[in-house]
Amino acid sequence: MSKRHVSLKDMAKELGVSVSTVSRALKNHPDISPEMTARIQQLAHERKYSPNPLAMGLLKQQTKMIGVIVPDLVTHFYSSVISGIEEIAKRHGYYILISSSNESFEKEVESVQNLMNTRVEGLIVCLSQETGSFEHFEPLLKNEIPLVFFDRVCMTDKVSSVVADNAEAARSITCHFYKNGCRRIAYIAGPGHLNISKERLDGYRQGLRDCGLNIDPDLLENCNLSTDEAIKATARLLDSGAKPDAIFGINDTVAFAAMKEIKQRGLRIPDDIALVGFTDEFHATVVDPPLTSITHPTFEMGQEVARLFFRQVGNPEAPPVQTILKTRLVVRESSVRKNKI
Amino acid sequence: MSKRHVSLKDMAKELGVSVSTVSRALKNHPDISPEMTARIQQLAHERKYSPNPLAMGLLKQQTKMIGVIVPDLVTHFYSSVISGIEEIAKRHGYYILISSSNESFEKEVESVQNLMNTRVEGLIVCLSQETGSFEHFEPLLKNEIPLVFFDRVCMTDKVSSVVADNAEAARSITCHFYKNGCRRIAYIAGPGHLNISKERLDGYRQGLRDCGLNIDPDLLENCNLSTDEAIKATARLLDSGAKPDAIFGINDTVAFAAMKEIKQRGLRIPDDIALVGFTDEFHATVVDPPLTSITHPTFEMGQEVARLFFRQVGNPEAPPVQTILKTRLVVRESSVRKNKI
DNA sequence: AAGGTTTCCGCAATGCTTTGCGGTAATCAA
DNA sequence: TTGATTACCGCAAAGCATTGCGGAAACCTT
Repeated sequence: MSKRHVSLKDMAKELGVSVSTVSRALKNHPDISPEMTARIQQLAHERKYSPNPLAMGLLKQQTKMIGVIVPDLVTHFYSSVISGIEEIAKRHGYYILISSSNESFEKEVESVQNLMNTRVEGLIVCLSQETGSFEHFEPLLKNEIPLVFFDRVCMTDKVSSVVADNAEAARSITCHFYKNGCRRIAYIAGPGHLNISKERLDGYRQGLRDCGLNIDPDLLENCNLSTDEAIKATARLLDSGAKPDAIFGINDTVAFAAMKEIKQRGLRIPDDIALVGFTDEFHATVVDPPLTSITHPTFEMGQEVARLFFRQVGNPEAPPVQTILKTRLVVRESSVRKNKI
Repeated sequence: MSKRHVSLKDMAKELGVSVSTVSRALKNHPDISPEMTARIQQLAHERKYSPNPLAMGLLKQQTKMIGVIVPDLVTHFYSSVISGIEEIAKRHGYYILISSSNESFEKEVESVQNLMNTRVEGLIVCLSQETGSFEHFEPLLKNEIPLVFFDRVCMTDKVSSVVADNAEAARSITCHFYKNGCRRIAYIAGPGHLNISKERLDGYRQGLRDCGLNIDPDLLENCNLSTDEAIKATARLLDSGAKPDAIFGINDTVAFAAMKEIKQRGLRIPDDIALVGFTDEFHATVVDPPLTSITHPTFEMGQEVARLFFRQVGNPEAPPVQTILKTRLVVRESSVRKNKI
């Protein structure tokens, strides 16, 4: 195993000077003669010297690494957010260590621990679907280690976060349904302890009130966010006597699942059941019919959460803030009826 | 900024013993008395001691980090492969540092350099679309730094890699078209220097020969792999006098784009133009009509490339190998004609 | 009681970089 | 010629963990 990188020591020996001289020359320290500086820089360039980050990390007590925990990697939403984080991180000379919780609370806790042991400087987290308690973040708070959340958040009084305007978006969806003649608007929600689920539920209800519709518990279904569960939830909704004429899925995965089940039963979209999703996955445009959905500025969400992270790095005592990102309802065919009532 | 982690020194001071004693006690070294060992382990447990990876890295000259370079993060194919890599890496106690080239050669070169400077132990790479020269990998080869490629590969005589059975898959697609009555089978290829493009082209031609069709250059189009370019390529194909009755897109992105353009012109799929893609993105099932495509075992590809990586870590002199992963043609509506000729 | 064994534990170097402080040589002024 | 600057450069410590080797104390043996 040959030596992969030159060290200051290597170059010092080669030039017959001390390590400190080499170090100083590389930063143009005035104590070093111009000739010596030139020689050293020349050699460093030839040898492609680059300081060992391990040594620097040890010395400066900073690793220039951010831990990122997401429920999964393959969902477009998360990978897109990660892209945004990466972009800002790179700009700051930071790298990110990604860990996926696979929507499991246990794995999330484990990831927090592992990443901290790896000496990342802080964490950017999107909670797993199962996460209902938050003690695993306490050590970070106590030690003022930078921590920020996005999308699925918690402890917003203590931790900065970035979220979408979930309530307003959900409200606008409900009203959109109403304008298209729907009167029995159902909502397939996610796990109750998730802020996104609660906020969208609130918005859904507010929308019903705004439109003068009353809130019918029969039109509310729950599921975890898997396709299978979402199909079952849709089936329950269609089998019950609730007779929905519109379904709002908490996210596009749920909406796609609902679409499958609705088609399965020979019902037409949007004429029998209008359908709207949330998050605007790319394939919303290619399904049949194209899915009306809420567009999330995912990349920007990543950028923003990274910015909040670095704000925290710069000032660990900074009070927590919450950025709420505006979303947009993108109307496609799945929710637009030709014959409005 | 409070101290985030206990060091051996901290604990040594607290117990009034030397650092080496603490270190040894933690590994149950026989030189340390059982009582002392117990006390030290107890304290370490309370304080949640975990060795500083920076120090270990310096000492052992290994960082337990793998650099991963992909064309982008948001495509399902790549994030899925990354999931597979992550799984195996975690099992080995390694972390991965992800860098996306954004399909840019320049960024790829930069990523290689940056990651190496970060002292990752090696690289797992999928070439960018633009990458046609490979000098940026030479230093790795020279220093026997572990390097493996997946999907878009190069220098297969020197570097281990994992690829799909591109030629065979493309051949089977062509034959599938033929069996469904298509006789004017077009192929929209990608950049010519990419192995996947070449191999699939070879397979396509072989398929034509196998079916007794002749090779018509008018039925071959090129594009970079963007949606826009793919739409233009499709348009050229349809505008030219080539009169294709089937289109094979080099990947699903291209196939989706083609679908858009075909529908745009009021042509029917599959009856006017049959369509097949490659890679089986999730949304192949939700488009209209559902897209026949080649299923890539993406997660397995990630696992396998990681395995090859660790093989290289264990034995830097190991001769290069190439794993060819079997794919499967998943037939859906976009290619099945009711009235076969 | 003196020499020999065990049993336990600490020193110091290694891996790499930075930086305060001390030191040497050369140059200049008186 | 001597004392004083200046200009350059090296020592060593700190950040953390590991480990070969040397050392001290306690026990036993004769």
